[in-house]
Amino acid sequence: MQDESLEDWLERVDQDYLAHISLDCVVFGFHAGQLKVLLLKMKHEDRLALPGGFVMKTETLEEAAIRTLRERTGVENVFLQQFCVFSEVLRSDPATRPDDLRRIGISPEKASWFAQRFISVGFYALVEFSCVVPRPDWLSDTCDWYNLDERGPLILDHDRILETALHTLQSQLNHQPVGYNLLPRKFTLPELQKLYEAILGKKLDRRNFQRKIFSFGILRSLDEKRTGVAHKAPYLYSFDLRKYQKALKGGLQGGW
Amino acid sequence: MQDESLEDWLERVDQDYLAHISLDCVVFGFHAGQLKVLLLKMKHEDRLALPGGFVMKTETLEEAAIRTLRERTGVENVFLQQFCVFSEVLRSDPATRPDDLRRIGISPEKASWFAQRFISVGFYALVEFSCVVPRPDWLSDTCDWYNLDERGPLILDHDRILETALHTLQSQLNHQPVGYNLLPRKFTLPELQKLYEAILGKKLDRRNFQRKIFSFGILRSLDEKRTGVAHKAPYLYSFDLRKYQKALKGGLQGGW
DNA sequence: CCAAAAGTGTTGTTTTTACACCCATGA
DNA sequence: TCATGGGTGTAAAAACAACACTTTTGG
Repeated sequence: MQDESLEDWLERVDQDYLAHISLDCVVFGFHAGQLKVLLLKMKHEDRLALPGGFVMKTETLEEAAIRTLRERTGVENVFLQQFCVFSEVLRSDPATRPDDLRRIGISPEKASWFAQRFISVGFYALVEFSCVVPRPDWLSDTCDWYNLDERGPLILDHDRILETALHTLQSQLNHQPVGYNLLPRKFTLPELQKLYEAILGKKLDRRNFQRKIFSFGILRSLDEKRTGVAHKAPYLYSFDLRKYQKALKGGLQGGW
Repeated sequence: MQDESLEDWLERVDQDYLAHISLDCVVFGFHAGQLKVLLLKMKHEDRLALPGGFVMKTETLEEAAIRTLRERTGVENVFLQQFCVFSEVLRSDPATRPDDLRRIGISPEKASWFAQRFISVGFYALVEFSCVVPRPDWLSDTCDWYNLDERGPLILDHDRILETALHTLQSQLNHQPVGYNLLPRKFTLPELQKLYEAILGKKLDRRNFQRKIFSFGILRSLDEKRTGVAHKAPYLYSFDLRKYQKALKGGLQGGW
């Protein structure tokens, strides 16, 4: 570029520089003490995939990610955060994808569109498990929740994207409204603690956890107990969203 | 997309979905107690710009960013970190850019290439100030260091990109080898402290700072003093890179 | 009645903060 | 010699880590 004129450079820019953009979403949920992730199984493909899509000219990446999740998984109203761009030159799997598409009746030249180079922006999404009715789109066989540690292998570099999302989630636990978005409106402290333990991958001391959470002043105590469960009935809480967001501005203090 | 066949979708994907990728680099340096940023002044444009470029088909974004910095600013061997993707639909300034290009002799149709929609990946770079000999490329008039708080207005959304980079740098101070990449090999503790203060935008207590930095065990004491300065000669240190990197894995502990 | 989970406080240890004096150097 | 910045320690306060018994409930 140094010794070349701008005109010359513009001649070849479209051919040398073009890359397409895609996005992939790691949708986290929490149920029964387990951190879950929403994965698609594509027709004629054994491995699972993250829900992903493309950006239209008229929308931002964030808007595209929201639209993608609505269209491909039936999920609405998600908390979304971009976390990394994946731009390895050989991300795609030209050996498999066009074949699969041809099998479901796409012409070879159309199928080859998918084998182009895509640079993908990774998003993680936090959704309340019980609000989701997974609904696969026409490209996918199934759309289901998987335990993080019981998923099968994923296509392309989706394993890496998922791992990166999890690390990001761990590191942002004190800076994003993680509890608010993953738990139902009313929840118990042991549930909140199990969520933290699931994300961090380690056990926490019950009393220290409660003291610390209370010290943030982000919980509203509800004078209700969870009924119908075995053993002693735990109290219910909900987040005080105003205070939660104010507390997050400076980051919740201290380590886990 | 829900009610459309894959074939139909592929028909219109290139026209509705295409977006180009660019990248912009916020190059930080540190000199005379000030955090600096490297900015370009373009021909026929009063405002300043971040050095930016495009990705070739054969390289990752990180490789493209390294190449861009070498070509446009003469900077080699930088520490780079992607931090955010900027995908506002109206990032570009179609009113100004094509005009400017026409003024420097580019034909209108070529000039319009720059007015397309670009989604830009932001990188921040950390370089040792004294290693940089800014060298503007053929698109730029000047390439110089500016104090963070004394820069003029920037083109496009580059002000926002710069702000975001600074916030990211602040939040990653305990997780990236910031001191190692911004300071010369040998440095004094007061210099390191001024770097932290410049990044965080606040004063730190001298004794507490030293105790904490020492507690990380990442410094190697050099049995040398800085000579030729007024006042008492401070000791020189350098980073023990092995220990620094090991300490960064878990994040340096504690707040500033 | 018993097994299993939930509620609750205290203590010792570590970390953080705040703060003041002497020393070396170049001007 | 003096003005300026660099080196150094201590004490009080806050945060953290470790730990055990009692209560409630469904089975």
